[in-house]
Amino acid sequence: MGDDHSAARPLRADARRNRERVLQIAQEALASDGLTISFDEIARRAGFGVGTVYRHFPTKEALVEAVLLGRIERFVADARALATAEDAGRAFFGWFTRVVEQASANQALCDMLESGSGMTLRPGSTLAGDFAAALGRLLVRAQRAGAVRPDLGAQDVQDLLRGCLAAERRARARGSAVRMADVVCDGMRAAKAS
Amino acid sequence: MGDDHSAARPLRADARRNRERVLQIAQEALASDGLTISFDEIARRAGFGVGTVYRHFPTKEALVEAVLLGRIERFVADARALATAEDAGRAFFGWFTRVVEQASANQALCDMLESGSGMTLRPGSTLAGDFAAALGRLLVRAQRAGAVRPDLGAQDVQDLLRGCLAAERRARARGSAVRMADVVCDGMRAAKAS
DNA sequence: CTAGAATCGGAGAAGTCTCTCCGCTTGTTC
DNA sequence: GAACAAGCGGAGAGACTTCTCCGATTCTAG
Repeated sequence: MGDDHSAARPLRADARRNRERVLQIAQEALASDGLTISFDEIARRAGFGVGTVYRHFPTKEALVEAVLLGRIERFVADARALATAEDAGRAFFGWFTRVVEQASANQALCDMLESGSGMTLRPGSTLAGDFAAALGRLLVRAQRAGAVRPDLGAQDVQDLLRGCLAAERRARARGSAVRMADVVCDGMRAAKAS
Repeated sequence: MGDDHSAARPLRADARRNRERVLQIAQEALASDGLTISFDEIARRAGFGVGTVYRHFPTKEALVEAVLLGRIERFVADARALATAEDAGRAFFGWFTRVVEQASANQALCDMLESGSGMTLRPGSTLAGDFAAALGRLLVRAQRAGAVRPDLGAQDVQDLLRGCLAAERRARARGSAVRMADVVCDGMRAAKAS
């Protein structure tokens, strides 16, 4: 997807090494500084000229995608694995909490899931859809099991997720996202007089 | 505060009119487009040159402050009025919901309370502190009354508030902030096995 | 009606940012 | 180890920002 070199022309050895290094540094830079970090700054930290980095990743978006796609894929896989768990409520809440927990350690991931910084997964990407679908399945099962308020939609849950992550972006106290997830999970539980 | 013309030199009539108009247009522009709208764009919409707008408001921040301060003040006043309400829980949840409701109609207010766009109330401003203090008082009373989980701090509640507003920024479905507030309030309520 | 001061307008300075271009360097191949 | 394609570097183009400057305009006082 982000890779436009077919198997035909294998990268030159040094180029391959450099690409790896850029990816590595970009991952660290994005995790700590979020999506607003500039392309030039990433190149500088990696010790390359901007031109070099652009050679490997045609746009900033492509670089970000290369770095973050894997992480999001893992969330989707996690959700799929839980799709047949016995305790649907436990599966749903556990997944939700885990996503918040892991995403909150990565600024750029927060930014992207939270979508506040103007940069998003390309709508064309199936991944955004996969994520929503996986979440939806988990949610519906949990609702059928009576563990989650029935008036919540998948979109609502995504918004709630975003909300938890938004707290972390402010970077105030590390871990505030996780505490928020606890409150939010409680709120999503079924029953209790309003 | 944002007003540097003392009573000594009253504004010329046309200037006063223009200032009013800028404020009016800026209010509309900020409400619909959020904090990221450019200063030039606001001037353009108001039908003035940028220089003119800068004459009235020395920085973009000053303009934003002039527009939004009043709104936030109202929240603080609302909270103060509720400080002695009989039902502390009802007061707290009502206030929380009302803030989300009203703020969610104004993009710039969401941005500012949510603090995601890099622009904040100047730390020097007493208003940020007033807001936090008023919220804190409401919270503590509600907790004493046993209506709110005791493990929540004022900062947590602010984060939760921010989270609700963050959903609205995405502008997906109008009103998602309010629905989130409902879930979140439920989560903040005391008791219920975890 | 006519100074004279207050106000206006908008080009442009200075700072971001993303991304392009092309001469120079380096790896690979025979 | 020479030839040549592949890769590198970074100046700078172009598109934004926020904010400044000062000549042209408009209001108001006498």
